[in-house]
Amino acid sequence: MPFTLATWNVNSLRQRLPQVLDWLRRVRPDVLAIQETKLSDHEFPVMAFAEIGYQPLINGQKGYNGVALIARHRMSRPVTELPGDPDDLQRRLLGAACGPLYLLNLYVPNGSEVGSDKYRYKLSWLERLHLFTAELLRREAHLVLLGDFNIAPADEDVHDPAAWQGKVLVSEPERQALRDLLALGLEDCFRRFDQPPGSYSWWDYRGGAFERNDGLRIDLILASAGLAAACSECRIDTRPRALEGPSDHAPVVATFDLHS
DNA sequence: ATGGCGTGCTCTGCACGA
Repeated sequence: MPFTLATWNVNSLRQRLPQVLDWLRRVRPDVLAIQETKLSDHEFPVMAFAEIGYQPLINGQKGYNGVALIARHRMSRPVTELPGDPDDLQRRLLGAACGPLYLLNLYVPNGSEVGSDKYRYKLSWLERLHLFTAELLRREAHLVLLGDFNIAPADEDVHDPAAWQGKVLVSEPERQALRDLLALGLEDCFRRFDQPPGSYSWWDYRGGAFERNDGLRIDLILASAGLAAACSECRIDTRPRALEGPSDHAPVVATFDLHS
């Protein structure tokens, strides 16, 4: 029975709600992980999703960050922070069991500039994620990490690798942190399949970057080894990025053919 | 080198994003 997962950084759910609802009605994934809702929990449009058959699990924050899992199935065992997170918690993570899977929806810190305080915060956040992922892999049979990783895994995920070399989202310490995470036993579902060159999930709003396909692939779906083998498709849906008033990210969708 | 675009708050400029 196919199980479809998607991730989308919506860059304000307040601004994007009609587009997100339209997309869910068309694509009907089992779960959509969204990032950058920029909404407090009490502002979240629960009813709008319920009306189209989806139940949200939310971890919100006023103005910045904020993540949610929108699912057609019951979710359980929620997790809203990483062990060791500072007290002034940024709402960047939401885990839950959903059907046969345990999902971890991530909005990895951007990092601002290599060498900045925010960059160091990004690397320390990735270290905490690494430790927590190792723990989850020990107890969950089928684990998926999905979301806005704010790291382009390799040069093929970057429209102009020479211009981006050493910059935030591409720098070696960030890529090494991602490789270390994968080495725990996760696979980048998108790269299990032949993909068109120039496949990206984010394009700057400025300078007609989307029209020129000047983008980065920073939105990822990582599956534990046994589960990745059941992944039958993974693609980036660029259509919403072409709409009027889009998010700067496109949704990424993966389908798993699970037995039993 | 800068700003370019979009969003939300401190709200008519600023911080932040990628």
